[in-house]
Amino acid sequence: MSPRTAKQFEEIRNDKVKLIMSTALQLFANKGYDSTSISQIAKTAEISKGLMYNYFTSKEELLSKIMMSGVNEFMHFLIIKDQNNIKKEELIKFIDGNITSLKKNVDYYRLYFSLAFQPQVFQILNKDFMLIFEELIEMFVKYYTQKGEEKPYVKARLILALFDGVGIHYINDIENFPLDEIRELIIEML
Amino acid sequence: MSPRTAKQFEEIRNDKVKLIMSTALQLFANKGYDSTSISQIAKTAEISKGLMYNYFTSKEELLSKIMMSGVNEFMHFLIIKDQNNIKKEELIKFIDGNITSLKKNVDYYRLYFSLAFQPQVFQILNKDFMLIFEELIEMFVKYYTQKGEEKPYVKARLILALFDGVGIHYINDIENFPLDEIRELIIEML
Amino acid sequence: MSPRTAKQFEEIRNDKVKLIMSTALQLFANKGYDSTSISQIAKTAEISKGLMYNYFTSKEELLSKIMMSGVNEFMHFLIIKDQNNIKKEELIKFIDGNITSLKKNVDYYRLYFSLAFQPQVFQILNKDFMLIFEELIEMFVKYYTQKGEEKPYVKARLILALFDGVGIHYINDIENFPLDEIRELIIEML
Amino acid sequence: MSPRTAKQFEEIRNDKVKLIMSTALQLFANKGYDSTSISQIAKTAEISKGLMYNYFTSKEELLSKIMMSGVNEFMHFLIIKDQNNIKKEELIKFIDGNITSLKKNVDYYRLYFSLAFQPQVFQILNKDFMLIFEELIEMFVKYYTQKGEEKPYVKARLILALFDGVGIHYINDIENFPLDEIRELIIEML
DNA sequence: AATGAATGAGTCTTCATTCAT
DNA sequence: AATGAATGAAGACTCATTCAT
Repeated sequence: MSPRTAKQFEEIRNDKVKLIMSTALQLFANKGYDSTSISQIAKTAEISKGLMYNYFTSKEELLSKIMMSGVNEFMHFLIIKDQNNIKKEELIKFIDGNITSLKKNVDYYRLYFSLAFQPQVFQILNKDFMLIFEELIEMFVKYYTQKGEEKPYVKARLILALFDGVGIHYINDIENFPLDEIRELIIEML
Repeated sequence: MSPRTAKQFEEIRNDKVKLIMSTALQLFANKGYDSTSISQIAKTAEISKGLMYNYFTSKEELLSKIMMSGVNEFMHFLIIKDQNNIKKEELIKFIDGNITSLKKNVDYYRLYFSLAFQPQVFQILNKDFMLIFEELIEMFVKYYTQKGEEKPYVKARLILALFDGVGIHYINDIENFPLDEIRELIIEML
Repeated sequence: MSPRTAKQFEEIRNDKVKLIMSTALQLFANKGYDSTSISQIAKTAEISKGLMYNYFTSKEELLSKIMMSGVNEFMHFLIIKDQNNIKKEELIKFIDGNITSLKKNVDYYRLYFSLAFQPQVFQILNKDFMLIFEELIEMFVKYYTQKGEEKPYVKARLILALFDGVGIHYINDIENFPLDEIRELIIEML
Repeated sequence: MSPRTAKQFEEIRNDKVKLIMSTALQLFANKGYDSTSISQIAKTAEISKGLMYNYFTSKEELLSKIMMSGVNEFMHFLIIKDQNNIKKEELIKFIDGNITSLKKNVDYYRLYFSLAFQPQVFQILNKDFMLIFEELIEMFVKYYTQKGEEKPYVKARLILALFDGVGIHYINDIENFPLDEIRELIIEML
């Protein structure tokens, strides 16, 4: 048995990390962060408890890494060519990107929303999400200003509140929530 | 030296129940349900751990009683004289009532939103809140139908999602969130 | 309302004491001593917890008083006119008395047997029951000696063991256990 | 530095399970099931409280496993070649086996007898012991029938009651109880 | 004599984390 | 890299007992 190469080790590491994270995400999302034990994650992922601590220093770090791995997705779809001339199409792309992402990553969003209201836990992630949120507000304020809206800040906060509301209602009632038709209404509101 | 009267006992009990419930609400809302221990509640309320169990059979029941005590407030402001002719003013009253309630009972709403995404915990309350939610959808569908909207169900779900989104954003950023001005925009959307 | 006479008070005391003891006996016997709480006894007897402590200084004392109230019954039926000439009829009377008592006081015997094997608890009562037991052995040894049995001590221990065995089996299977027919066999063994 | 093999782990587990069970048996038997706390067991066995729960899901399961581990011993000594011709020697072997077992496993029997009268607790084990008991009755009925006894069922119930009575008296007075001589008397009764 | 609110020590149990191998 | 036995702090809950009225 020849010794594994550094690359092979790297791959194993990556595979295990991914396995642990996806397993944990699924459990955290559906049973709650507090109600999911490390034992359960290990059992579900078919690894030992100890191994988890090889890759993550704590349960909190595991959560944090999971959330961070998706945090950039939010902004990924926001491509503004000219900040001084934000196009409606650009926003539509952003919205559509997020809707697609929402549909594909239900567990992730479920976890996100569940954490957003557990102050004790959310502080772990707070800062990064805060920054994104502020960036988004700023952008929408600009957009509505450029469009000549009377109260661009109010409009911006409304639309962002709506995004979260829609996300939450979709997550909680995937089968019935008319996400695509609501997309139309949102776009009309831009 | 005569024993206390039944009335005196009841008064004591009522006071303690209120004390425990308000203390627990505040802690649950701000630290999370799971992260708040009975010990903490007792210490904060300056009573013994055991006493809580004189009034509530479990931590779950305490939570349930707290949530139920406010559940009716939601519908309290919804007074529709004629279901076949829902007036915009009636809906405005409903919205205003809820906004006032939101401002006054921040902790309650914070707890409510935090629970709505902890599947394990929310099942305790689910049914009652589900019913209210369905009633609200139905009412808004009727309203938009009467108004001649093209897609009343979609509109109804949009507006209810918006309500939650607004509630959440207000709760999480009370100082900056322009609640009153957003009220105006919502009313325009009716 | 004229003040109650000393006698009336005495009666109340007696009534309450009896009520508490009989309630506790029934619960102890059927749910176990450890598994029966003072609260339960008070609720079942429809008195307050505090009142119990007016009459009994502790749960242990309550148990002790209950057991002691019946301890003499055992010996009650043992009337030996002449210790130097113990008659078979006298023993039969003793056995019959105890069988009658067993049938009438199932709960008491059930409790007795349940305690006899909880060392921690039984020590409370041990001494009194020990004395009775030793007296019984002595008496049967005498009897069998007078009858000319070869090993009177062994025979005595056998018969007393049998008594307990029969009591236990009867208690645990009242409907099927052929107590009266077994009485015949026991008498034959004397 | 390689991880322990599965076999090594199993050995460790087996040792610990035995240690916990024997420690618990000794404490349950001598202090009573209810009066023995998990803490005490852990302290006596010199392990941590938590470890017990690695091997047993609850205190009840621990008890159950302890009792079940001995339940078969009872029947182990009962070897009947021909059910239609039960030999006295076969029964003597059974009795002697149980006497030996009784002498060797005093704690086990003490626990057994203590549980048999704690209704709340005994239900955990009831069924298995019930079956054995019924089997024994049946067998003795057959035996006495074959012997031409007039009332085989009564005789069977008497002898089984006697067994328990003897067990109990021996357990409670090991030093003085003339077990071996009583064995002779029992055999005469067959 | 009587009430039941109040206490707090103690119970079983869970679980993140450590560590020897 | 990998295992899972072991720990112990902390949690929810129970209950005998006390005490002001």
